[in-house]
Amino acid sequence: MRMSQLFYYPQKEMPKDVEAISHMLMLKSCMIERVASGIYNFLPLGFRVLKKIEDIIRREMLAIGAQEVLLPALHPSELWKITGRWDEYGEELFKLKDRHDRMMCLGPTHEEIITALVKAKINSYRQLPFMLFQIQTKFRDEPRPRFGIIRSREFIMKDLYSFHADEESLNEGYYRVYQAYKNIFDAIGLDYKIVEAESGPIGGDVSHEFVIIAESGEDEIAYCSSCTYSATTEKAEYKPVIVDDSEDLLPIEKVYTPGLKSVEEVSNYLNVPPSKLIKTIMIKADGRSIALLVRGDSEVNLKKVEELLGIKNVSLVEDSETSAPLGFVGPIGLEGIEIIADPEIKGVKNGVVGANEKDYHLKNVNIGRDFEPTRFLPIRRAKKGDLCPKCGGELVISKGIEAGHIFKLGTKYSEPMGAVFQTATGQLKPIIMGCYGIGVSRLVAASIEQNNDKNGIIWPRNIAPYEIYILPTDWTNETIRSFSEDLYNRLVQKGYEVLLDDRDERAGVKFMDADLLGIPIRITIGNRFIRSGIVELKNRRKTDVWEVPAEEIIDRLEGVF
RNA sequence: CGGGGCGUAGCGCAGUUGGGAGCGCGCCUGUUUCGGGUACAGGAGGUCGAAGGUUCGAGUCCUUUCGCCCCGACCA
Repeated sequence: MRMSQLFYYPQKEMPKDVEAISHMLMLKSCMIERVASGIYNFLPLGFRVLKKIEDIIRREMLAIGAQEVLLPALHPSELWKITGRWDEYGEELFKLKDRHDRMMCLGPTHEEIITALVKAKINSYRQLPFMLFQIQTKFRDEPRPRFGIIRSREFIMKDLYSFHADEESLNEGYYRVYQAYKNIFDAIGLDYKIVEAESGPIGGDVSHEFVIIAESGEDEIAYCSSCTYSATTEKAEYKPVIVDDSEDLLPIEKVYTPGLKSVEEVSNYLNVPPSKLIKTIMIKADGRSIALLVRGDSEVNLKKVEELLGIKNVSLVEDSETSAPLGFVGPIGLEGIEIIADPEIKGVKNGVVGANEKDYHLKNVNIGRDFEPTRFLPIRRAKKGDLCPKCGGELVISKGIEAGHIFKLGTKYSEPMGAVFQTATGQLKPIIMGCYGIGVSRLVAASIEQNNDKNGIIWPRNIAPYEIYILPTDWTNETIRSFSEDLYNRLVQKGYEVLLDDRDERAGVKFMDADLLGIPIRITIGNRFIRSGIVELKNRRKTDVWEVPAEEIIDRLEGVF
């Protein structure tokens, strides 16, 4: 491709509200353009990257025996009503009417459509198992689109669905996809973690997220610095560490703390470290109230509470429903209420708690002497420096972008939709399903998040829009120009993807653009070539420059990638 | 959904007490420069988000509305 022909209009100035590096670089380098909130045009450079990522994904999907299909983006409401998700999915579902006033929606995911398809065609265990996938546009009316194409309302997703006669087959299929996903993320060259995750609105039992480590991520994950343990912070476990303050127990004291509710406020006012405060959080679950106690420097993890207590629909208690105003609730004098405490509070001596009275806290409170929790359970959110539950190593907390998510759905969709098959013994059973997604467009941005410097993008070769950037410093010079043209033709002939900067621009402009675009290899043809037939070879990722006799360039190329 | 902010040229922005629509980038023309976003000169380009109102007069004040962005939406 010749730069003079490329649809490429780099921008110097960026809106100040562009936050993610990837978003900024994609706009700057003319890869995408915003159409409306959370809606983007993919321009030639961005689209080439997208296609390369698609190709990698497609190759791996085909390799595990999945077959590619294309399902509609426009769905009739009926299917969504059968599974109940017409209402459950909520405002994120784009709903519309056709000319006959029939309700439709734009597909945010395709379980309903694919299950209906499978129901129509599959009757026997002999037809199982199999896998179908598609790469297609999804629509989700996100409450807050953000970070360019990282969280947009219309995006490209690869979704794969697997269909099985029994659990064993599902497990086998799940494992195969898991491996294929590893291949994909490796091929794209990403730093990622695989974590056990919540299954969310898609549902099902087991699920793993493929999370790309990046500052602009919206997920928080915890992983061990010495073993392979990793999980979302909601799921992450930790070894509680009981640090005994080993102080003499002091008599309890009521202190006036007007309007001071937060740990920070109380801790500053009383000049006591947050770790000496015991937070009391009131929750409701299945109609009963429960008090949760954690150290002031920790946060309660409600998902953990649900899991450990085996209850659902846990919610925080509203101000009006408690005996004491929120912010002043404490464990002492809570009659008839179950108290669940994190084991780490056992070590707190002479702690501070709410007094169950507006504007008062209690000092020098001691567990065992002044109150006794009903049970001790590790109910707080994992945090930096926690000990790994598997090996005792230190946990690291990182932000990340969810780029892949795989689920064992079981019969969540096949059962309500009646997608059944006949077993060898003649029984009818719902088909067991798995579903597996990758945010394809999101991966473009995620890769940039991990591969950039102050001058621009640094593409891994596998997904770079072009592999080689030929930079003639002076296009009006006949010697430089004819050599560049010739080199360009030879490289293209050999199958390389090449950008030839044939613009009549100053060298500086071309160097800036070459760096911004992040093409892996740059070949500079300038004064050195005119004087002594030397051209420069440079890898975008490295600072070294190889000076190579012009006739050797092609042979030397592969060594520089 | 709650809170805050912003809509003025393709992009980024300024516009004071109500009276002339401006600056930078980009774009066009010319000269100049030529290995890290050259310099200079000239030029094209805007129903000031929209509707209504106040006023002799509105980018500016009032009302309504649309769009966009940020923060929060579990930790007392």
